[in-house]
Amino acid sequence: MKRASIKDIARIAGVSVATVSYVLNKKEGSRISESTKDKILKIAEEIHYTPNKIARSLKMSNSKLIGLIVPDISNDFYSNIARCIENEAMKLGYTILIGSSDENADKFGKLTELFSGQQVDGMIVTPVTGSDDAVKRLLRDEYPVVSIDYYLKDIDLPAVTLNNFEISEQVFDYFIKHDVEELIYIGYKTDLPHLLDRQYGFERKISEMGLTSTKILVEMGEVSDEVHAELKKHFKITSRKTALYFLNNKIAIAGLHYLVKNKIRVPEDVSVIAFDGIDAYSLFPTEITYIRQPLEEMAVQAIKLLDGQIKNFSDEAEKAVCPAELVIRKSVK
Amino acid sequence: MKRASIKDIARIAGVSVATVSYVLNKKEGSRISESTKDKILKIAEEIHYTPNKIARSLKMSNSKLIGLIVPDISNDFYSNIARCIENEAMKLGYTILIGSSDENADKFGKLTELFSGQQVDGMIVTPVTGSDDAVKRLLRDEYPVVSIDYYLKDIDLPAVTLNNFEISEQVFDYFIKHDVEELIYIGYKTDLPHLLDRQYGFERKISEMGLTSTKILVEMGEVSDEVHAELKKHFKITSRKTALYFLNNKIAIAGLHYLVKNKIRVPEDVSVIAFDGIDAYSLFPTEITYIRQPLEEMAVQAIKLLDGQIKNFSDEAEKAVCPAELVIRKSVK
DNA sequence: CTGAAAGCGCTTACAG
DNA sequence: CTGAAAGCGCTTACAG
Repeated sequence: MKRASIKDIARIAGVSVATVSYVLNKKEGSRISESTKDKILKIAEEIHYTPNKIARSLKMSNSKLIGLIVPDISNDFYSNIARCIENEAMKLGYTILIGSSDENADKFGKLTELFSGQQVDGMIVTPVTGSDDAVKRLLRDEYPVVSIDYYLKDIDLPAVTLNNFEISEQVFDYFIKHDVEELIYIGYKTDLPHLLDRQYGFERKISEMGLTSTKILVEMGEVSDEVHAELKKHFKITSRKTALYFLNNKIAIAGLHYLVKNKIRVPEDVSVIAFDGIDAYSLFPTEITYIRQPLEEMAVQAIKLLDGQIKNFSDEAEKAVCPAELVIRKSVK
Repeated sequence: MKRASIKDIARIAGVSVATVSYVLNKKEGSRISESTKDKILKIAEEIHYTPNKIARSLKMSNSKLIGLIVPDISNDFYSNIARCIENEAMKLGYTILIGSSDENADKFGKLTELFSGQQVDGMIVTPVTGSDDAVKRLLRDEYPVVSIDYYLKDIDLPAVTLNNFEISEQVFDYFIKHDVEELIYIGYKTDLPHLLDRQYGFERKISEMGLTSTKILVEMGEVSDEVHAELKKHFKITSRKTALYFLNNKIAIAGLHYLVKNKIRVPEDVSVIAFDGIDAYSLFPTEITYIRQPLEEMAVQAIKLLDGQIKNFSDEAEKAVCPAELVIRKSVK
């Protein structure tokens, strides 16, 4: 894999590398004669020249690379958001490096080091529990970072978040409007602020209204078995109107699987609202009422904030709060 | 974002950059005194030195970057395989660049140029229809490339594929064993060899046995509406035992959605086998019998072939055929 | 045991 | 209109 360089072109054309560089970069300022320009371009074409961006990066100290760290790229939600970020990044000439942290602070730290070693111009990250130190290191070196979806309680970072608290309140209000008498919230045992916001938005309303409610919290990871076991324990079909609220797509899939497996009818036997609109919901017998996250907008904002930081680093941590939307379908009676 | 360099360490330690480089790279050969070694390491730590891989890449002419081009990273199948590839790549010290081609030869070509410009050490690609020229360009420059899932009919490339033809034959045999009288195959209008293999494996058996069969072919892209319309046209519940075979996860989701929406029972009214085992299937009222692709194995093989090509480029296009597995559940009666 | 020097492939201010 | 030269941050063969 030997590739042509600017030097090869210069040699063949009988000009200096500087001239070649000017021509290839189409600089307006430097006036090169049309004839040499043509000659250079033709030779470049002939010997299949492609610029070495590594060399360019070294000289220019920018790589046009962006690191994206998500919990798990195989998760539908993150692969969808990755796709949106890819689209937006390409528009600005950036290429995406991807890494999955598995919610593990160690892996997260390794990934930030790997990416900063690769000289990415900036990173879009979902900072997991315990990742404060890794993020601080980045900030200390004035590394452009923006968090997305996740955010950190104790570190002020440019961030793209959802209106988690408010959307949970809306879900609650919607249930109440439908005279739900008992609520089961199914979420994670976690310290992650964005997930706690979803929980708190709900809980505050519950305590205000004095409603019966159960909170099921499972360990992050392979949630399926635990969700099934907990639902079996806490959910019975009764004459009281009961509703389930699933914290995210992973829990929703586990929960809906439990319902369909046990032939529990939605919304006849129980009402349901789930976070995230994923294709999978379409295979469930009832159209699920869900919370849509505006992925495209989140991606646009993340790239905008990051690009801003790359071009002009600032300590002021700008925030973009994107509004989720409750998409009404047929799973609440 | 000013970062410490080897030069800074050298200056502070009062040694040459060569010495610093030797220490940092822990070369056994060159014996540096313990005292300077310690000094250098301590300073590196203190000033938060991280090696600049861009500079290293330029000198070493390798980047430890691998480009991954898939049709769409937001598709469940590809995000799952991307995750497996990420895992395997990391083990060998590679980082992954990701791009989505949207089945578009132009985008595919742009991505290969982008990635080769970024000096990736090699690429794992799904070569779409019309991408022959782009792939040839890569090969001409002796660029390490391996195809995965997709493959090209007219270009001999190291490739990781599925036993597409054979697994379709197995599906057919399984249907026959269950006395299915009518078959509906739902696939794409496409030239993609790996998808045609799935189709042909099926068709050969059909012509051998002289069975009634319908072939529904939809345009690639947003398949949902077309799949629904075609199923409506070609599928009626009758006394004959009918079976559906879905070419991939996207078509399966559209098809299963149609069934659940129209309250068509599986397997009472119709039998079903779908390609790819995705989480979404668990929300369908019946456990779907599906074809499992061995993603981990495919990823392992792809990285192995690619790493081999990177270390020692060869024109012999090695192949790895990974066996799919028919996972029997309850959607065939 | 350690350093001076060349070079990877570019860009760009400066000189002519 | 064009070129010589410095330099980005590394590695490594060579010399001492």
